[in-house]
Amino acid sequence: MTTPGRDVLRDADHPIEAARALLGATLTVGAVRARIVEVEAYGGDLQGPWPDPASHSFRGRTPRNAVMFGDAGHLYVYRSYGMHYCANVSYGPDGVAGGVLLRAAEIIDGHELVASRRPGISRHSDAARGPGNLGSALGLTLDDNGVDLFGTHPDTRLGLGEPTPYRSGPRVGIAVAADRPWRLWIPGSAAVSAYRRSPRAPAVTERWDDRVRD
DNA sequence: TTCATGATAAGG
DNA sequence: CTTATCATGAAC
Repeated sequence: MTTPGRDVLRDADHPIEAARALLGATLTVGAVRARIVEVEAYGGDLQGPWPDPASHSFRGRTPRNAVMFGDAGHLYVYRSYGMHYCANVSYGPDGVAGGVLLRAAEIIDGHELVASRRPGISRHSDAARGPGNLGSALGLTLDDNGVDLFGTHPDTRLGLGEPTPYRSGPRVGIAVAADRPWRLWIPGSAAVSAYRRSPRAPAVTERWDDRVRD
């Protein structure tokens, strides 16, 4: 099936383009709706157009990463460090691996439910700040892996909006390809997580330009 | 800086 | 089967 929103992700010429489309988009999961304010683009394997050693799909298709190889606009949910659920949106055509990690969001609707899932949060902006927290706030589990965000699923949907100005910088927590500035965020949002370089990553080798873009 | 905690994938 | 490796978060 082809929907306007899905086409933007499917036809992306570069991971950054897919990431841009997701920035500022709204993700609805059940009673909770959130505005995505921070994402990270991940590429695919050596066969594809965007080889990315930091991507789960870099070593080829496996049961876990299969959704990344599928059509655009599907949720790829994985368990991180045995205790968090992190969510990606697949991009690129069917057969080509690509995914954008959703790193942070502002809660728009469903504050009460989010509060029950994230006890002890004092600031609203902390509820979905960081990819593990985002998964927790939205109540994501492995059951959500593969869900079509533009399909008939009544509860889990993605709403793409107009492109917003953004800033970019290196990705968080990865040991390889650590300096690709494929992390994008909306400047000024309190929900954007802090940058933390992996201790396993080599010393900085590149300089990136972090001016605001549009 | 440390560790909690378990799925995953690669290797024997 | 065994084991190294995490796209993390929170506490210390």
